[in-house]
Amino acid sequence: MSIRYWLMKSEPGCYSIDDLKRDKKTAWTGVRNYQARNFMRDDMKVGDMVLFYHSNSDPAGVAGVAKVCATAHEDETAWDHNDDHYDPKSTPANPIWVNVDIAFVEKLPQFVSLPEMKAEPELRGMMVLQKGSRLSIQPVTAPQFKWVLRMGGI
DNA sequence: GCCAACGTTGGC
DNA sequence: GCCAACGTTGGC
Repeated sequence: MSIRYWLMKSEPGCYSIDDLKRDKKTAWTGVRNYQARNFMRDDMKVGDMVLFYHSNSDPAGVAGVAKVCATAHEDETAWDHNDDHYDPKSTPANPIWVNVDIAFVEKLPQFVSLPEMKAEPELRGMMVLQKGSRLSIQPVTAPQFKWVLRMGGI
């Protein structure tokens, strides 16, 4: 099975590409959406490549590249009462939420903004460009991934 | 800060 | 199982 490509959203005020660069890698905890969880649990494999997307920022867009460095495992923040993403439905005996780990690869020489991506005919159909696209983890095709990297100066 | 789009919850 | 109400996301 060849590697897959993904887009993962993060609010830079919460966790940015610079934070990932500093940390080298991070556990992608806190996802509380079943569709996004299922992508992590069922489809994401070590070596898969990730567009690191800054959402809710000015401008929003792709800031860097990461790769999956650990497959899905139990998201322990779900049963931490003090965590923002605490979910009483999930327990160690009956875990609901999982997370992958991702590692820093590089920061794009040029940030690729959402308006720039919308203007690219090659990227038409990309999930993040669709109206109302709120999913925080999205599949990306290989050509879309490569095109965004090219736009970002790689 | 506004608001449209979406997901989830809960009454029936 | 329907659907209204609500909370959240995220672009603008």
